[in-house]
Amino acid sequence: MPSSSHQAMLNQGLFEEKEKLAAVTQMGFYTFPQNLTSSYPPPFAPDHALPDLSESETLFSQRHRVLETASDFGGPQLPFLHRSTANFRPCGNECLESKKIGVQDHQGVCAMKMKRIKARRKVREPRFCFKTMSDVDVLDDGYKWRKYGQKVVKNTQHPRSYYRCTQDNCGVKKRVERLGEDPRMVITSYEGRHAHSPPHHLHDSNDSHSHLNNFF
DNA sequence: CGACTTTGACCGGCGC
DNA sequence: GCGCCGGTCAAAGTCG
Repeated sequence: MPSSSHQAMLNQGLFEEKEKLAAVTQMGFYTFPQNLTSSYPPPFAPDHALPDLSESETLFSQRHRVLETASDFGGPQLPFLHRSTANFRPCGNECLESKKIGVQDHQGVCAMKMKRIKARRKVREPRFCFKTMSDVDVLDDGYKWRKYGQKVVKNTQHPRSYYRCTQDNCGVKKRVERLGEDPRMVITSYEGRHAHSPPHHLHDSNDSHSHLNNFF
């Protein structure tokens, strides 16, 4: 949990984010790579144009300046990501010393751990990535998230954070990480589809939405 | 005291 | 088969 000073910083970041968004919408400035626009609907397109998008992604794109998008179900991908069979993986040039995990003593834990294996084995949900410019890591998309992990992945300078929707029976996850080449850029990846409505909305979200609707 | 974050440990998948 | 790596778990810590 952030301290009061940290919270103030976060609030400041949110404020700046809103300011940026306002500037973006008022100026009509928006960047979207041609290689993506040519083959994929813009991020503010109607929901039906994005067949597997959850509502959070739509809300997210309504509220934040989405610079690039990528999907894991046939759409284009971010230039700095390539697809493996299960996951997006970063492929930057930087080398980051990865933590070496020593040989662990598995005696006495195997039986217990085996129970987890089945639960962990799962079918991959469709994914969708947003690239935004923001001072804050976790951008408000209308849903409430609980952090369940953080990892420094290889070839990245910033840790990747893992979040899960706090709603019961909602298995939607998202990953947040900053771009090594440009720390101002935040990569947010959603996995799955919400089985519920957003618990809350920002009071100014309608304003932002209307701005964007006017723009598009 | 409940909700949430942090962080080390552990696992499966993949490449070699 | 082995080692690396990303993803997840869960205990401990923190906060309101």
